[in-house]
Amino acid sequence: MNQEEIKNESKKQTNFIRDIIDEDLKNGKHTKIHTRFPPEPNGYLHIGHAKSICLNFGLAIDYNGFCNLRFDDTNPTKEEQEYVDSIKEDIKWLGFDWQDREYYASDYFDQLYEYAIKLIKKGKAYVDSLTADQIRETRGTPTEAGKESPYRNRSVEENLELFDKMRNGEFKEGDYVLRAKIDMASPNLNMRDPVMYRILHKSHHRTGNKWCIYPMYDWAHGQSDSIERITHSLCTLEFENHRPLYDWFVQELEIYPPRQIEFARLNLSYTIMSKRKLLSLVEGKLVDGWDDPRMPTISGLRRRGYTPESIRNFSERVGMAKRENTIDVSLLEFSVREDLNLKAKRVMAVMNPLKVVITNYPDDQTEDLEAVNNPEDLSMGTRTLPFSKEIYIDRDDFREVPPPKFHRLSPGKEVRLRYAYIIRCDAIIKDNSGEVIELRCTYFADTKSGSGTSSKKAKGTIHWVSAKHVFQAEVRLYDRLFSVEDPEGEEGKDFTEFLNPNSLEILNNCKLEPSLKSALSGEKFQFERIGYFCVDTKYSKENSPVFNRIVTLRDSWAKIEQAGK
RNA sequence: UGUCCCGUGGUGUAACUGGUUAACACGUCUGACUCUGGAUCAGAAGAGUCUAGGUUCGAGUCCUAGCGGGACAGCCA
Repeated sequence: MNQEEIKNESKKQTNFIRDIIDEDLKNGKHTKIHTRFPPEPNGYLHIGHAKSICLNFGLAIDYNGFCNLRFDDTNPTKEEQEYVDSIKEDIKWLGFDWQDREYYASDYFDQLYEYAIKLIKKGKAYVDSLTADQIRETRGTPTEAGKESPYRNRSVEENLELFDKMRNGEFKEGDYVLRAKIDMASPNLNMRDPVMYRILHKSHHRTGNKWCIYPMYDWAHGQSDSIERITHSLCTLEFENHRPLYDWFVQELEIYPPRQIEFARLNLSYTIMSKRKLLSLVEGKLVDGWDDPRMPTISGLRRRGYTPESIRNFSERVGMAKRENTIDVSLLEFSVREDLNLKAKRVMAVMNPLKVVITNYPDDQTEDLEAVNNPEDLSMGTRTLPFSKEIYIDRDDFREVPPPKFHRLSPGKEVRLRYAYIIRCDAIIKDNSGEVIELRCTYFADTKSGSGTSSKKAKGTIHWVSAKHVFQAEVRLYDRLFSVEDPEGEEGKDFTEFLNPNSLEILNNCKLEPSLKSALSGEKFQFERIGYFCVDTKYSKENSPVFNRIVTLRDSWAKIEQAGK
């Protein structure tokens, strides 16, 4: 997928950010736009980041501008190379290309240091000797002004000297910080002399031991955007209150002013989006790593079987605005189904097998039946399906006592076997405990699919697999990770209390059609009448694929049955 | 009782920038079709735009006040 294809793929919906860009282009403020995606490499990207990635890269593509990838790596205590690698992989997989514009906030540490000196010389920054606790205590509260630090009015010379010593490693962590000198009485807490640099005797994943003072995000971010000549700095709502600070820095430094525009982050029902909480699921082994197919991470969705196209379409559909929102997961699910419906090869697979013996079918006969690979796209061709006297059907497709409107198999009733014949259930065989273990049926030879030799109709069609040609495999049925819509919403309760105990069901006795033997890692299928599945990239072995359920098919019978209860 | 932001069907986003009976998508519900109870097609229900005033010939769009929700008191980002 190249960037041009992405540009053409969807009817981009208008939104307030596009309105601003259109205006800036129209009135000549800019002739080209430049955005950036600025992740912190302290965790894996999730679907919420996907929204931001699609926004920033999508805008650049649409307006023939540029989008940088910039890692905000200002805190060496949390950041790791593993995360930068995963982030790059995920963005690429989503279909976006930052070309040679891979930047790091740490690339600007020298420049930032010079900027800091400039502010000190202007009397707009000072070295403070207060402890972290003292700084907190003197910051004030939202309703009362803070107090000025007793060290606030050190001379420029003294500040320069102390700052130099900070940089040279002459002090312990916490002894000194560099603060902007703004206004301790500002109604905006961010303007109450924010910390610009702190001492951290930590090695950085890129700069090694070169620095022992590290810039705070608020001090680094705006200037990084400025250095990169970002025209539109798009970020989430929580940075709205920080904008006056970023503008202040840029103005005092007299450097290029990017325009920051805030938008509402994505929230998804039945999902958590907090990186910290996702990390705790991983570290607590509550899930199978960052790429567990139930995780809302991009790597999890990828392993689950989601396609980049479906995620891009989803990101477009959720819209862009400033109000808080919670998108229904069903929209995400709709997006994959929509994509896979057109692309996924249909196959037959039995999840919970029930043996059926067709009593009037010749013992040793095997027929090769032709099956369409995708009725939505005939160019995907056909394949051969072996049929014989003994087959498996899904237990769900048989009821000894059929409820009303049940169109499947039950004693004395008939159903069509997909691509094969209509059969009638004559007898049931049970084991000692009374469980049905086998069905005896007769088939109607003149009802073969496509033959047109019979006018016999069956109300339902079910899938099946020939017993002696079966290919046995493990199938993992994934469901939503949480059983409540808003796992973080409940006051005083930990989100892990709402983990869905049935979010993973492993089926070891699934009977699949033989063509699946050659399924490739990551390949996606529609198991007819059941759902979309993909070959797990982690647990599959040569000739022994493990299938993940991506999403079920829409199931109107389930609704009827549900309504009847 | 500070500053900033937000308030349109169940959910999300629109509304030519002040101009018909507020549109689209998901979801829901009908019906048609069907060898996937899938897909598809046709249709329906569901908001009078948080409230109250005001400006205007005309307000979801502008103004004022109120109400409701959110963000901010890390040497995190």
